[in-house]
Amino acid sequence: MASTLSKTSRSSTLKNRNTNPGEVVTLDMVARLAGVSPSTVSRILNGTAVVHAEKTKAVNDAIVKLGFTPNPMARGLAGGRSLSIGVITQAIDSPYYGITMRGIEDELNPSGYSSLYVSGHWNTKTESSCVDMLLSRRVDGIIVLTGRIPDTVLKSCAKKIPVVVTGRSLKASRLLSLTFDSIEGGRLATQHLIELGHRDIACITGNMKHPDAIDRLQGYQQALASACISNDPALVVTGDFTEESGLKAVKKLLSSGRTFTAIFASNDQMALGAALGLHQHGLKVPKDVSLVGFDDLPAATYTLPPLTTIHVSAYELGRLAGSSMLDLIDNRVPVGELPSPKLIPRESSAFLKSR
Amino acid sequence: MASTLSKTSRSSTLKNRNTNPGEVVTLDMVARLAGVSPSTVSRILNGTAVVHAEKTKAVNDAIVKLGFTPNPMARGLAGGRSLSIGVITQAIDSPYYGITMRGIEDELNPSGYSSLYVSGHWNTKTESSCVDMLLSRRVDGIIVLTGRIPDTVLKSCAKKIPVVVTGRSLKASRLLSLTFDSIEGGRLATQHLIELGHRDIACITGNMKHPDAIDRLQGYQQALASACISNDPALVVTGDFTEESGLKAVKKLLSSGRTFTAIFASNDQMALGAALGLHQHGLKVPKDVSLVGFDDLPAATYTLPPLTTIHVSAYELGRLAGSSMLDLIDNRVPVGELPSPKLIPRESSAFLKSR
DNA sequence: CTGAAAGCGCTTACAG
DNA sequence: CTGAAAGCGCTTACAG
Repeated sequence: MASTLSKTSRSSTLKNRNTNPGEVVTLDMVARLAGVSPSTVSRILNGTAVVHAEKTKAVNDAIVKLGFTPNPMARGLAGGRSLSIGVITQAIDSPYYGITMRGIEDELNPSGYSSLYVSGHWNTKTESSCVDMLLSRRVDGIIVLTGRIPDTVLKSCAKKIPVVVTGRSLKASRLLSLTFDSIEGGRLATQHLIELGHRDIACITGNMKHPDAIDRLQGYQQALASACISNDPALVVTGDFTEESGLKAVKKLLSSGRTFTAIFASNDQMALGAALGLHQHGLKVPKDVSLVGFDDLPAATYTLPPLTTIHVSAYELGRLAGSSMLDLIDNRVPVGELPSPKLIPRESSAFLKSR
Repeated sequence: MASTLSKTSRSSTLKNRNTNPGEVVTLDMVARLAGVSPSTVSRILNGTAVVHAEKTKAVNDAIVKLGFTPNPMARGLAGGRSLSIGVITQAIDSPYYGITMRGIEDELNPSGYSSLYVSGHWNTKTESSCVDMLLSRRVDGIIVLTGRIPDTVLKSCAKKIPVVVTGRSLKASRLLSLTFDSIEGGRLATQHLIELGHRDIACITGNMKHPDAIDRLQGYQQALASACISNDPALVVTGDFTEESGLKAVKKLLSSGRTFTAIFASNDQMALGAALGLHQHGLKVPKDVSLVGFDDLPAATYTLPPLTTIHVSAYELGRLAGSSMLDLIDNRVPVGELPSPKLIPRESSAFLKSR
C-alpha cells in the first residue's frame, strides 16, 4: 500500500514491521532474503555448526530486518528445543512459591526460555498428569516445586528430560534436588525462643506427609533436647501449612489446658493464623505469647506485630532452580548452593516475663 | 501386537507404559488401530464434521486403548486450536492476581485449555512483547490482567484472536473488558468511615496512571461530597499499590501536621503498609486511627486487627475472564457479570471517639 | 561448510 | 461422509 497520510498523529502500530505481506515472519523468508538455505539459518540460530562469517552476517541482517522470531511450537515439534520449561507448582496463587516462580522467570527469561506453569494442587494424580501434559508440550525440562508426585515418576521423567525438584533429596542423573536445611531452620527458631527464656514452647507442624514439615519438627525437638527441655507431645499440634490450620491449632492448644508461653509455627501462614487465634482469645503477641514463623513471606514484615521468622529465600530457590535447569540442559554440572536458613528477629518474640 | 522394528533407528531404550509399545501415541496410530484415516480421527476429535457412529466408536475405543492425547504443539502449528490461552499478568507473584489466575485455571482447565502466564512487570514494552510472544506460541486467546499495554495494541491484537482485559473499559469486536465498579468501592469504603463519625479521612491512592486508582479516589471524593465534607488535598497522598508505598504515605501524612482519624487505602497491600507505619508511630488501629483497605486479600482476614476492606472478588474475576474467553473462542456472546464491590467490616475501623 | 529432503503430529481445503 | 495430499515452521540426519 502507498503511504497513507494519517492526520497528525503518527501512531505507529506495532505491526509496522519492515514491509512484508504475511503477518508472520518465517525462517524460510529469512533464508530467502539472506540467499541461503533454511538449514543454514537454523544452524546459525542454534549454533549447531560453524558457518561462513559472510553468510552468518547476511542471515543476521535478514533476521533483524524482518524482525524474525523463531516459532517455539515448530521448534518443539521438529525436535529442537522448545525453549520452554514446565514448572509444576501446587497452586498458582501460593504466596511462597509465587516468589519462587518469579525467581525462575528472572533466571530463565533472559536466556529466551519461558515457563509453563501447571498446578498440581497437592494431588498425586494431578501432578503426574501435569508431567504428561508438559511432556506433550515438548518442554525442555521440568521444575517441580515440592508436591506429592512419587519419586519414581520423577526419576523416570528425568530419563527423558532434565528435572529439578525442590523440597526433596533424591539423586539421579539429570535430576537435581534443591532443598533448604529445614532441620536447621526449625532448630534456629526454637533455640531463639529458648534463649528468650521460654521453656513451654508449642509447635504447630505442617502436613506431616511433607519432608519439610518433618524436618522442621525435628529441628524443634533437637533444640529442646539440647536445652534439656523434655518434649511434651501435648505441645505439638498438627497443621497443614494454611492460615486456617494455624488458627485451629491455636484454639486446640488453648483449650487443651496445657500452658505455653511461645509458639513455633512451621510456616508464616500458620503463624498468621495462630496470631489471629491468640488475638481472638484476648492474648497479646509477644506480651502473652511469643510467636515465630518460618519462610519470611513479605507478609511477615507487614503483619502486626512484625513476625519473627526463619528466612529461607523463596526467590533464591527459584533463581537456583532456573539456573540449574539451564545447566542441566546444556550438560553442565549445576554447582550453586542454597543459602542456609537465617533467623530474622522482629517483634513477635520477646523475653519471657515472670508473671 | 508384534514389535515393530522401524528401519530408521529411533533409539528409545526406555519404555514404561504398560499398555502400548511406542513412547508417544500419535493420531496416526489411533487411525491405524481404528482402521480409518487420520483426517477422520482429527474430525472426530474436533467435532469438525459428522462421522458414522461406527467409526466414531472405533476411534474412541482406540483413543482410550492407546491412551492418546493430542499434541497441542502440532495442533497449534497445523492451524487448529492450540488449547492454550495466554495470560499476561504483571507479576507471577501478585497476591491479588494470583487468585485471579487460579480462577482462570479453574475455568479453563476442565475444558482442556491450559494457560501460559507471562509477566509484564507494569512495563509497556515488556507487555507488548508478551503479546508477540504469545502470538508466536499460537495461543487461542489472550487474557490481560490490567497492566499498561496501550489500548491500541489490545485492539489490533483482538483482530487476530479473542482478548479479555481487566481493569479497563474499551470495546471492540472479540475484545471484552471486565472491570469492577471501583468508584462504587471507593464510595462504600469512605461512606463507611463517615458513618462511623469520621470527618478527617485521609486517602492513600494507587498509582494514578491506573483507572482503578483514579476511580477509587473519585469514589472517596464523591462520598465526602455527599456528606458535605470538603475535600482537603492535604489528606490525599499518592501511593503505588505496594505495601511500602502505604508505609511511606502514612509517614508523610503523619509529618504533614494535618490531623486525621481515618484512612482509606486504595488497596489492602497499602493498608498493611499503613498499619505498620501507624504502629511504628505508636498509634493503634482502630483506637487512634480507623483503616479501610480495598481488595479483600486473604491477608486482610489474617492481619491484626483484621482489616475492614472492600471485597472485589479476584477469584470471580478470573472465573469470568476464563469463561468469557471460552465464549469468545466459540463465538458465543459472553454474558456474565462481575459482582459489585461489597464492604467487609472487620476490626480495623471503629466509631470515632471524642478525645 | 551447506543444500535437499524427510519428518515432527496434526488440520484443512480438495476431491470424491 | 471420508480419504489423499499439502502444509504449518522448524530441525536434523544425509550427502555432497
